[in-house]
Amino acid sequence: MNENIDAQEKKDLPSNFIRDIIDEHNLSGRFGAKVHTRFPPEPNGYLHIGHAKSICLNFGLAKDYNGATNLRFDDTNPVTEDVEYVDSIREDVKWLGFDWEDREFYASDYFDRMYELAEILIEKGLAYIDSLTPEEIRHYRGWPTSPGKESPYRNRSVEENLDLFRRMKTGEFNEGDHILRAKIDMSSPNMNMRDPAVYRIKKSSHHRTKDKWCIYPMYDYAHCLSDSFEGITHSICTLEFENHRPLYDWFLDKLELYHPQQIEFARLNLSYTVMSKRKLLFLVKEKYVDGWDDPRMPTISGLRRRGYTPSSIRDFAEKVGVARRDNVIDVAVLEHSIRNDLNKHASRYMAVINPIKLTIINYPENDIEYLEAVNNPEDSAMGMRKVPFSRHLFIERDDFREDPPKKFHRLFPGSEVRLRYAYIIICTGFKKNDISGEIDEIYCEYYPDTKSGGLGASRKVKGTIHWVSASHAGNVEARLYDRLFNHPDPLESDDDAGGFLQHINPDSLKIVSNCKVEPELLNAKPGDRFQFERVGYFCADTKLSTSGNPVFNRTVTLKDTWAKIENQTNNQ
RNA sequence: UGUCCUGUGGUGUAAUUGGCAACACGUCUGACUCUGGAUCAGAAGUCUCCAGGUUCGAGUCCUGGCAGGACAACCA
Repeated sequence: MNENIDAQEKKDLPSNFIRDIIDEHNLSGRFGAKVHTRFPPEPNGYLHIGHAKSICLNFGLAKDYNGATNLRFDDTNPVTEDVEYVDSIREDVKWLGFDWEDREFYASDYFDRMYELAEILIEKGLAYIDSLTPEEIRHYRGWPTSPGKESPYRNRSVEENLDLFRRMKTGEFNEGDHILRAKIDMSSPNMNMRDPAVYRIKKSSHHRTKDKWCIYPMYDYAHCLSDSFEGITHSICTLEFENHRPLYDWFLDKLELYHPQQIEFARLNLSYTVMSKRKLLFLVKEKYVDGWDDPRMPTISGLRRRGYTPSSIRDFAEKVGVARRDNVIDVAVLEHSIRNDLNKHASRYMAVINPIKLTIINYPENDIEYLEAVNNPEDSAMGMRKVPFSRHLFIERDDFREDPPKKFHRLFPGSEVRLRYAYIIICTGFKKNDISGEIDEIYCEYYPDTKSGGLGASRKVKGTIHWVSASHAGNVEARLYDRLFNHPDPLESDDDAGGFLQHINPDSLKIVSNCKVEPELLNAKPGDRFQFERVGYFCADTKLSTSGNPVFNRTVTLKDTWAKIENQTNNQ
C-alpha cells in the first residue's frame, strides 16, 4: 500500500481528541492496535438525535480503524425497561445505516458471571452487605463538600456477607432490606467512591431473564464488566460519567480483569429542543405530541417520520464534531444537512398548499397541454415528466397581492410572472367576495409565444410561480411541522412543575386539507420524499397515508429569502 | 472553603504538538437563475476567559486568578 495515500486519507478524517487518544494507544500498542467500541443504550426509551451522535461516533471510529462495534443493551433495571424499546433501538440503529452483525449483546447475558465476580469481591473483603435503609444510606454518604461516615454493617465477616448475599439472591428478603456495597472510601472527595451500591433487590420480572433474578447489578458494576467481557478497547460515554471512571477502573483492577479505556465526550444539545429521555417521555405520556415518532420529536423515529434521511443525520453528526465542552448546536445545522441531501436527491413537484383559483381568460376552455418539467435540476438522470396545463389553475394564495409590498416579484394587478414550465401571464383583474373581503379568483391573460422552450420564452420576468391545473389536481392533506419549542433554550425557565412547557410552539403543527397537487403525487408511497417547488421538502407520512391518499409531512421549508425581506421591512 | 472537567468569531469544531488562528453553520453584499431554491464570487466577525512568567516566538508550556459544567438514586 502506498504510504502517501494512507497519509492523505488520514488527513481527510475529522480530527478530534478521541482519535488522538486512539492514535496514542496504537503507537504504544496498549490494545494491540485494535479498536473495538460499543453502543450501550438502556432500553427504557426511544433513541434521539443525541444518541445518533454517539452511534455515529462509535461505529464511525471502529470503521475508520478497521475495528468493530457491538450493540449492547444495558438492561440492568427491569422496572423501566421493555422489549418495545429494544425493538425500536434495533430498528433505529439499522436505519441509520450501521451493522453490528452478530454482536448483539445484553448486560443481562452476563448476570451469572457478574454474580460470581460479586462473590469474589466479597471474599476479597472488598464488598459487604449493608442493611441500612435507603434514607440512612443517603444520610451516611455525606455531601460533596463533607465526608460521609461508615455504615455500622461495614465490617461484617466475609462469611456473613456471603450468606446474606446468597439469601438476597434466593429471594429471602424484601426490596430495600439489604444491599451489596463496594468497600472503598466513605471520605473520598468523589461521591461515587463512597461505598457505591453494587447489587440491589428488585422483585420485578426482567424482559429477558424473566423471574430468574431478584437482585440486579448497578450500572457502574455492570458496565465495566460488560465492556471487559466483550473485549471493548475504547468505552466511549458522555461527560456525566467522568466522575465514575475511577469506579470503572476500581472494579476492573480489583477483579483483575481485562481493562478497557473509558473516554467521555460532551453530549449533543440542540437549540429549540429538549433532549432528556424523561422530558421526551413526559411529552409523549401527556399527549403534547403524537407519540415517540411524532415528526416534531428529536427522536430518530420522529426524524425518520418527518422525512430526514439517514445520510443527512450522519452528515450532521460529523459536522457537530466531538469534544469535551458543553455545547448547543444551532438547529439550523441539522436543517442544513437535510436540505443539502434532499436538494440533490428529491424529485421536484408542484403543490399548492393554500390554493386560490386563477383563470387564464384568453386560454381556450377545453384545451389541455402536457408540459415538460424537470424532475431534478441537480441531477439530469432523474429525467423529465409531463404536467397538465389548462385554463383553470390553482396558485398559492400568498403569491398574489392586491396591494403588493415593495420588491414583491409575484402576481398583482398589472404584473407579469412566469408560470413554472408554462407561460408568462399578466394579471388583468380579480374577484373579491363582498362579504368576507376575501379574494375569490384571479384573472390573467397568457402570452402564447412565451411557452417554456418556445420562441418568446427567453423574455425575462421578475418572478416565477408554481401552479396546478384545477381539473387535474389531486386533493391532499399536508402537515406543516415547525419546531416544537419557540425558545432557543426551552429549559431556561424549567422547574419541577414542567416550566419548559410554556415554550411549546402553538404553531408546531398546522394541518392543511385541500392542498392541490400534481396528479402524479397521488401515487406517492409512504416514506417517499419530494421537493414541492418553492415551498419545501415533504414526505408521505408512513402512518396516515392510505393508497391513493397520501398525507404529506413538511420536513423542512426551502430557504425563503423573500420571507426574510418581508419580515425585516415589517419590523422596521 | 470538596473533587473532577471545560473556557478559541453569534454557534460548533480545528490548528502538523511552540511558528502568520482555519473550516462549517449562521449573518450581510453582489452575480446568476423559468424554484426569491441551488450555484458562484465576496464581506463582516476571534487582542484564543483574565493577569503574570518562560521563549526570538505562546491558543499551545509554567504560576495565580475568574467563569461555566458534572457529582449528594437501591437510575443509566
